Amino acid sequence: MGTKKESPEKRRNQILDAAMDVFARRGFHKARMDDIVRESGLSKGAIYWYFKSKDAIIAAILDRIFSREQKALKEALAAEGSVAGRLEELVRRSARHTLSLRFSIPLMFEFYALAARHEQVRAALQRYYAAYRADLARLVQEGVDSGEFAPVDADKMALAIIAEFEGLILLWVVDPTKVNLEEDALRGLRLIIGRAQRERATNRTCEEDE
Amino acid sequence: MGTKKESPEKRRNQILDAAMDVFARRGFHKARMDDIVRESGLSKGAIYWYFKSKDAIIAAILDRIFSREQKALKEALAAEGSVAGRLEELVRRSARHTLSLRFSIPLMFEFYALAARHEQVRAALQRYYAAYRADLARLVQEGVDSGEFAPVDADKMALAIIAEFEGLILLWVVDPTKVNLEEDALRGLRLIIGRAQRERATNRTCEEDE
Amino acid sequence: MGTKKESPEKRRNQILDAAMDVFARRGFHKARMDDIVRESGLSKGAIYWYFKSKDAIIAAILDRIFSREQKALKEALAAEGSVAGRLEELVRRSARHTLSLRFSIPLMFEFYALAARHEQVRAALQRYYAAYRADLARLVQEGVDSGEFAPVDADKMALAIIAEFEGLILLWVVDPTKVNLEEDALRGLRLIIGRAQRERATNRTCEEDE
Amino acid sequence: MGTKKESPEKRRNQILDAAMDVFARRGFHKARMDDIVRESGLSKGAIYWYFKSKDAIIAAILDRIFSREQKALKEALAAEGSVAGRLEELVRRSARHTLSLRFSIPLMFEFYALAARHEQVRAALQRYYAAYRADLARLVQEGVDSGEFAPVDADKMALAIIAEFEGLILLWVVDPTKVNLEEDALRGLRLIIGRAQRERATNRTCEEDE
DNA sequence: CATGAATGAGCTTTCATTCAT
DNA sequence: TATGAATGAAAGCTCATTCAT
Repeated sequence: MGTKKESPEKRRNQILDAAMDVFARRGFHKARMDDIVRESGLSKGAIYWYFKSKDAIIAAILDRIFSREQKALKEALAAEGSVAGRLEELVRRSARHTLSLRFSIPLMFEFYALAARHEQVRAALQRYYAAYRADLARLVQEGVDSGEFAPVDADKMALAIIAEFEGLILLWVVDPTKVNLEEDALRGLRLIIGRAQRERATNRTCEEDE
Repeated sequence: MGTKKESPEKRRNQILDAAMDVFARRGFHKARMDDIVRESGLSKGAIYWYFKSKDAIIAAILDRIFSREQKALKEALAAEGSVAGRLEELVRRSARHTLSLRFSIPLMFEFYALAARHEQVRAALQRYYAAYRADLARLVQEGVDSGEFAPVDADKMALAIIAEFEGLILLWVVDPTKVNLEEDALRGLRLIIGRAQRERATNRTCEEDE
Repeated sequence: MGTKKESPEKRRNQILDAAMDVFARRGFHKARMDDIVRESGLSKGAIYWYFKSKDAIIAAILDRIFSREQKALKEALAAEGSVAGRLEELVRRSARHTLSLRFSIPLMFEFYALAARHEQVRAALQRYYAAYRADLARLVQEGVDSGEFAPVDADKMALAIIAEFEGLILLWVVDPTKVNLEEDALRGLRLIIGRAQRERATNRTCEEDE
Repeated sequence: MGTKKESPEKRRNQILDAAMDVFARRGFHKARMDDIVRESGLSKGAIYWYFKSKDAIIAAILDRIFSREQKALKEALAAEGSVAGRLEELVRRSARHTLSLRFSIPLMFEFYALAARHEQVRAALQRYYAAYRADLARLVQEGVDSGEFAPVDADKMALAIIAEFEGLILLWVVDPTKVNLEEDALRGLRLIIGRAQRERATNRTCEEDE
């Protein structure tokens, strides 16, 4: 009705776009397949042609969110400059990225809740955070090796950095007026890595401005 | 069916205990009232005598979790000793408390997800975190005033501490094998307040003013 | 709670008064026993002490309505004067009585609907209308015997008179703005008995005033 | 279950037929959707595909009854002959029509009872009777204009005729053994219009003006 | 007599999924 | 490929009735 003969990939994306919208608006459970049907402009049968169930759509969205997230992470880590600088850049980008996704963030919390009961979701989240933590640890280790950082446990430092950021997102979701995601995340990062930074970095560390 | 005429308070708790169990096991939406009926050992009618809807039960659980949490917080803050010591004690207690609640933590994430769409849940979470942050900020300020801490922005420091802890809980929920809640939370706290503590790093403190 | 130790009869009436109110407001089926409990100011148990079920209350109300109705009928028929005059008086009284019951009239229609499926209700209605018709037929026959009326079939005439009145009540329930119960009922009566009235009655028959 | 893909109109009728049966047998409130499901031979979902609620089905039945009734009325009024003859024909047809609907008549009383509390039902009934009365009044007026009737108030005469007929239906529903619908309705009609008819009683006509 | 907490069968409605076309 | 009518298992909630106190 309206749309005809599109590439399968386009159709899948059309459906996932609609689904993210609907899920963000109503939550996984309250969202009805009919909502997705309406929002997508396709038919019930078409949806079921491309995804075998509602759960399959949820899984596909999880994949989509994480692959986008990971791409952003890789880009930030691949940049030039000091380790501290690259961490700050990562935090800045992530904060902005999160802000731009504003409406699908609640979905993430649905996933965390789901993780407790849903093997596949849990596995996907575990893979994602393990990779994230490993990437960050590698970067911190680089700083230690180069002498930019004191000899800290890179993995533990990475964990602290990720936790701080994720925790801020949580608090921001609860009350966006009380958290300035980019600014507070940057400050959190500096608090965490501050003591590990060697003297020679003092001149570039203690400002709060962009 | 077994139980008759109990004190209203006992009955409410009987129901909420059952509900928390069921919700933790199946999630808010997949949990059926019949599950709660079965788990509580009461009848359908009895449940609805004490709570006018499933939502009302959810709200009551939110209250219950938070009032317990807040009680724990107040206790920890009221202790003796240095501010840093009290913060560490708070983190230790909270970590253990969280571990003991292991099975109801996923509920919290249901609440965060719910917050986006549910006015009352959002308001309750906002009140809780605002109080938590204010309490912590007061403690930090105490440290600043006593000279134990450098003159940092107590509110921002409180935010960073809470975010770190909540973030660790999130990562622990996703993969309990990768996070040692008590140990990692303690390390996170020390990283965050480390630079502000006077006895070690007085000469290089960065101000945290607006 | 409030009321204590009353005579059984008073209690029963207290309950029936409350029940008629509630039934008129919500209909038999939508009316809940709890509504009657609240309206009566008694307790659940008290209601069930005096009436063994909701149906028993309905039956009692049916009885009550009909015995009141029958009393009114007897009174009107026992009056003095010409038959036509007594019929007019009956119609006048009945119209006013109906108007005064305004809010319980819909109940009557619940009863008519119920009659089709409910043996006891049907029997009660049949008894009532049979008696009504017989009483009226006796009166008409009196008119025939006295020569006030031409020799009509008194029973058929009674049927026509009752039908006209009941039909007007129906139309008045549907739209009270379109029917003036007293006036239209009087006119209906006169139309029906008009042709049967003998010459000597012409001087008192054709006016429309009270 | 059995039937697949039928025209929407057929399906709606299939459902309404089943619903009328069930409602007549059990009354609006005692009738369960499952009864309609069973009676219709369709599935629960199919019923709700065509009607969004039980109330919607009730409303549709009201419409159906009235549109059939109105059609019958128009036909009778459109016939040839004297006004009295056409009125008699109308009564005869209506009586037979009512008899043929024997089992759905109780439904009508449910509607009258419902009218008191249900705005839409009330409005539908009001429209129906207003139209009925207007049509009948037009016919009577025709008789007055042609000189067949004395100059009576056509609207009042119409009201009396309708009331007589509806009242007889009521009494017939209560006790079918005591009312011969066709015969008694015809007699009722003649009683009411008798005095107004010119050929017999021209010399003693009473005016019916306001 | 009176109370009101407790019972549980039963109700309407929803919605993921299927499948004839 | 695509459609949307049709399916039917739940689900949340109601409420007449009971009965220990």
